[in-house]
Amino acid sequence: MTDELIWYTMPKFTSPSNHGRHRFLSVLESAAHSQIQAPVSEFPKKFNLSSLPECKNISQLRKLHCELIVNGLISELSTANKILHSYTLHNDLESAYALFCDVTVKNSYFWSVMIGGFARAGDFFSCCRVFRDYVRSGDLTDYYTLPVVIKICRNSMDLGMGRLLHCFVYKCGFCCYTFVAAALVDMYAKCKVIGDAGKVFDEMPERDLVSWTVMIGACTECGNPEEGLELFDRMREGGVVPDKIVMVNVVNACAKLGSIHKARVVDDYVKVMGFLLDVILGTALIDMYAKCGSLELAREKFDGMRERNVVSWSTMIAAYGYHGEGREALDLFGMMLGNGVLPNNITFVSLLHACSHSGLVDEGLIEDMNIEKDAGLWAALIGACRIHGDVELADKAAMSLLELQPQNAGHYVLLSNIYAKAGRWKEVAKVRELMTRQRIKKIPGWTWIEVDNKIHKFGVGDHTHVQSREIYEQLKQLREKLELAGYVPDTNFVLHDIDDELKLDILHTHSEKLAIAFGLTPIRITKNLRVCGDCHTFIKFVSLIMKRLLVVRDANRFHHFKDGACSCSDYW
DNA sequence: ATAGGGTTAG
Repeated sequence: MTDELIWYTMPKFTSPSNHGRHRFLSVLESAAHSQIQAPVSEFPKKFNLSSLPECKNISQLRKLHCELIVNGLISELSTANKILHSYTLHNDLESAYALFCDVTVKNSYFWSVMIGGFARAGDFFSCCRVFRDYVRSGDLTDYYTLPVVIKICRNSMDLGMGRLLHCFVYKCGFCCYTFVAAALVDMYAKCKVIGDAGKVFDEMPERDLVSWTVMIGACTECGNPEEGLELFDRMREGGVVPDKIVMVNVVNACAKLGSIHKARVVDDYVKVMGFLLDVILGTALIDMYAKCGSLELAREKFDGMRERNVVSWSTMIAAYGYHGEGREALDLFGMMLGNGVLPNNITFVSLLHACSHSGLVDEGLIEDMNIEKDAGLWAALIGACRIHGDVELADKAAMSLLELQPQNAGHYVLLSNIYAKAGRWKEVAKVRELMTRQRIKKIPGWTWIEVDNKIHKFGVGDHTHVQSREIYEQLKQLREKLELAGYVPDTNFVLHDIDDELKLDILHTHSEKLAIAFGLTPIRITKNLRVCGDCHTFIKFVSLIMKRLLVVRDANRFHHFKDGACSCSDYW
């Protein structure tokens, strides 16, 4: 294990340079000569060590540090511990590390503080290196540092290092600790390895609020928000009381799921439980309502928020954008600037999207924008090009985008769609070739439909639904009608390199079409008594106005409603 | 004394 860590972390270490260390020591020395007036004999009683972490400035700390050195007390651990901790809290890692190196006999707290300091500063490699030294030193007896190092693997999405740590943790028997296991679950989830996240979670001997929270987040993160919501119910059944952080995760699950019914339930729950609606929870709720299709409720939440930040504004602007309300998005953007809130990259991407989705191209903006042109921005621009059929600009933007993110299948699909729309079949073929050559995997497509508060999920060519036969029959009839009305299937949207017959098969059973066919299958209800005369009339009108088939089973018989008439011919 | 979970786009 130690050797593996060395191999892994060795080439990329970042640590205070020798030069920096020298400079640091000379600063200390000059401080020692000029600033310390206290007689040596009075040291260390004069220092109020307990107040050290609140030390206002670094120079004060350095002075203390210096006195330790001058008085030969650097190995006095309880003092060194406190100074080290203060250094890390003040984000002075260079001084911290210099002190750390000077202390030859370290205890586990000392190691933890140093590792935690590098972690908080986001210095992945230094953190790993010190951890490696910790493992080698044989001082590692408790598990306090493990969640920290696992967490930085999560933050840098370093699955390889994460697995290595999991292996280490497993061998040392630290897996059963809630803190360690929760960090592992979260790491696997952020790296999109839901199987392993679930495995670690299932094997936990005890689960607290945080473990549940990360697992719920993991489900959403990995595309299974429904399971996340089920976990939330299980958590409460187990007597764990939710807090607002777990609620943010639940709200996110609803947003991903797109179920307005579930959205309302969760919103009510948040109200009933009296959770304080802070910026993050409030913003999550805006996002949830917008993604569940209700701009009105999203705006209501937005208006009701006590405090808003860039993210809240961007969320609402984006919502207007993807609901096609470009004008509203622009107005809100103006209001945001008026409120003195500075936009970020994401705000601009959302705004660009909003404009391109509502034909407000003149107002959307890119060369003049004084912001970093990242992948999100290029992707938004290409999206705009698709809508306006600007192949030349799309070409240019695609070059930049594919350079930044060559593995993102969505970009290729988008580009191919633009070429297809412009009738440039050669370019379509080229994109397809590029995808094959670079082994780009398309993300599997799914469509969800909510009927009577229940969510049904479809994949391409899906036969798993209980009403599958009926759905395919419905789809066939529907297609026939559409083709009579002028619909012509366009196989250019199938990017697989296969013959046209197969392309048609795939195209015809895309998950969107299956979900819609399911949504159009007859409405079936069952009544325990005879259907009432007024309801009978009511349903006849529904079948006429809504052009739907309705099947009613009452105590006596079946009624099939179609085009305003019932199969019972009003005899029942 | 030191440890794990939260918001926006693509």
